Amino acid sequence: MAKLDFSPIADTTRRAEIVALLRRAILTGQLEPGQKLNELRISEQMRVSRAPLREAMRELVQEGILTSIPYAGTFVIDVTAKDIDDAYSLNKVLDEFAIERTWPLRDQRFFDEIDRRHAAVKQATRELDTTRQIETALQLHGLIHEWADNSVLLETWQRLASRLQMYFALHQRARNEPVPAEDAHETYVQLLQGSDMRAAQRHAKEHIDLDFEELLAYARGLEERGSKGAGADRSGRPEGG
Amino acid sequence: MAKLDFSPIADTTRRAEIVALLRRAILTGQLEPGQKLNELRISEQMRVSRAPLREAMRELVQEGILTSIPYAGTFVIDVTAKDIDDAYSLNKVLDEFAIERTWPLRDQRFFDEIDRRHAAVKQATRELDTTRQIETALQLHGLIHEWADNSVLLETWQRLASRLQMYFALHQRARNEPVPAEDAHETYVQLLQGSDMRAAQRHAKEHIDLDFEELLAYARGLEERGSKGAGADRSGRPEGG
DNA sequence: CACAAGCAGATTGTCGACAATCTAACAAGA
DNA sequence: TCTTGTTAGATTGTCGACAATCTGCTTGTG
Repeated sequence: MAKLDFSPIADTTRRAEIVALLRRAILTGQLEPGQKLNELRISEQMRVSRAPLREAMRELVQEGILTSIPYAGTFVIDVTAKDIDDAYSLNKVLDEFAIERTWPLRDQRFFDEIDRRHAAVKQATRELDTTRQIETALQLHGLIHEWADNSVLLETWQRLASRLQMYFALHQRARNEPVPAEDAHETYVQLLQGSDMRAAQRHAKEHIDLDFEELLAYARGLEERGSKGAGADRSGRPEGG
Repeated sequence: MAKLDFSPIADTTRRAEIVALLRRAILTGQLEPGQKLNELRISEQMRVSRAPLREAMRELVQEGILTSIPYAGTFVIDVTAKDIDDAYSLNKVLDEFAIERTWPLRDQRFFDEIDRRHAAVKQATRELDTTRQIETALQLHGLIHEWADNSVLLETWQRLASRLQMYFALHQRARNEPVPAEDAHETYVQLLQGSDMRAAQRHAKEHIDLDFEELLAYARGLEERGSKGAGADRSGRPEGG
């Protein structure tokens, strides 16, 4: 009998679709940091009741991209330079661990998959689809976490990747400039397919540091501008759109 | 003007209380792995409607200790030996990172706090309160993650700690035997207060490996037993008024 | 006996309405 | 002017009921 890998049935609940819609809106920057999510308005726009919408929002709160204050509202998380710094420094540690665990598990399927994802990044870059470029780049980087055969690591990475996607998207929206060169990940891919694990780990750190510097610059700009109202002070209430 | 640090007002929503109740029930093992959570029954027992209960369950799903299948139900996560292995290997990495970041930030308040938490563990041990012992031990270990000044790391640790607490609780319930010696964490505490960071990191790994071996043995037993009737324990509870 | 179709009960998903709470504007008094 | 009390409006939190879906049993047929 042929071995067929059926993909899971699509989630057929409104809640799941709402989660996907909201997440996309947040991660692409359509919903800005600090912005309040009005339940009534969103539920009317989506033509659903508030119940599944609220459940979806609870999920995204736990996912770390929304924050909720009882009787006040649910808001898109604020992005500070420190948040970005924290996320990146942890990401380095996770990358190093993921490479170490993935290394002995690499096989032909791994090499094929990394090429496939790399190609996806390059295509998105050629098409100047910045949103998709960020998405595919993160999927490329996520491969080592998927391959490491550690469910907790994968889960952790996915949470982190959400934030990184948001940070990059905000960065891109802020400075509406062309994206990095097409071969930005060339060395990374080659090292992952090579035989020097330490070199791959080292490059992962350095490679990340590059984009990181740009992001930090953006974040610092954010904080200077935001110094009038919102900020580290959690009591600050962001005004709705 | 005197500088008073008011603690945040307690969450006064039913949802928050339900989350706390359910989490406690799961982490102490009162709700067993694989068990199904019947919304109607629980909502009646808690005297709340299903809406806040469902929202609470959504949070716990994202927190990783419940799992949901649309139109089928929400279940306490299953615990496999691999899950425990995964959690622990990642925990080692996080510990090493946390110690590195915490190290230069240690001050008198840190030393006081570590003593305080250590004392709490010892007291729980003396009182033979195993549940509280697990809780306090995890809080002791959590200090380096709280002190590392990295919100993403802390968040990650807290998710991990939830699972660890659940694993330990299950382990304790399975073998109803006395808890480890009172001075189990003595060396750990001393090293964190000392001056050799590498030694502290090394010990964190080894110290963890100890409990880990016991947990793995427990988990392997679980899987052998679970092979015949894994999953929902349909214990028909006597419907008391 | 094996097996597919269909029905009944239970459970989850969703809806619309009501209650609790917060915010902002305004008036009264020192 | 500043503070305090009050009120109206808007928004979030919660409830009870209905719709959609799943599960297990029964029934009929070969």
